[in-house]
Amino acid sequence: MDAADLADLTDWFDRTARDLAWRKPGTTGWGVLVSEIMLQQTPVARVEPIWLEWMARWPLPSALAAASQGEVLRAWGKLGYPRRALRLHAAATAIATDHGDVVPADVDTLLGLPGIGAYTARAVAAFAYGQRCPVVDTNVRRVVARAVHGAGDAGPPSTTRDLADVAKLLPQDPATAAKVSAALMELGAVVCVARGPRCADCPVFDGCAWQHNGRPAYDGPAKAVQRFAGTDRQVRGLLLDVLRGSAEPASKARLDLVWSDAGQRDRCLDSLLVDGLVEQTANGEFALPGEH
DNA sequence: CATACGTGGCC
DNA sequence: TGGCCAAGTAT
Repeated sequence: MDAADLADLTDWFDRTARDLAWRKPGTTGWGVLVSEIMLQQTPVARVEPIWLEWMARWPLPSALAAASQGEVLRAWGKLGYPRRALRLHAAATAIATDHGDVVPADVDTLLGLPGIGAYTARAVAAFAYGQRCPVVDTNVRRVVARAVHGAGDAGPPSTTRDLADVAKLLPQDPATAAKVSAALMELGAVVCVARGPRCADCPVFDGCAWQHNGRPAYDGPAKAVQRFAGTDRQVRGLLLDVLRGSAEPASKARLDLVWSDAGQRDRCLDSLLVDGLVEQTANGEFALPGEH
């Protein structure tokens, strides 16, 4: 991939980029941050309606900060990984209190906020503030593995190495670099996908090292597959779903209905309490936090 | 560095 | 059906 390939890539992005809600002109840093947190491990189609609700309801960090944790968890709905919602609420509180209600533009400052890691900090810096910084998510890692390294897929992640790989690709001009970052992600999301890549539609087909190598299969270590059925994650999800769906606190007996294994059930309820996703009321019932 | 952490769609 | 995958982070 050379400079000409990247020019083809950004031309393609200008022509075909999906019309996602958070890409509309005028989206604030707050809007970008909320979208990035919601998109962590979560498909675009599920995020878009929730993001629109949140922007209408909480257009500023201070507005979200003023809501209770329970309200926020209810509005998060079934996006998954609800600790993200709690961390976003905490981040909003810090932004409102310490940063004048404006999402910081500095990567290191962003990294200090809860729920914001190596990917999200740079995504906000690039997409909200037009900075030149490498944005590395699973899509970009796959695109680089193929187009640059000629492999079938990315190996195990290494933040340092992955950031350096992408930094080498970015042009000097910040606005152009930010567009390249967005285009690399878009390419991985819609063309250079994990299964069944649509190489015939690829704007960097000619410069792709994977093509030049004869499209070898991925030969790295097997990726760890996250099991779900029967895990604590499933049980925690079932418990939380009861509380999200109830305006009133739920009794222990009510929660006991969601899972037959009492040991696992109690362990999960306890872990939810520890995580601050559930609170116990004065009379021993259970509820979302901050509502009773 | 490996693992826990939700949820749902697709083949 | 069940594995695989989806804009990761914290520990």
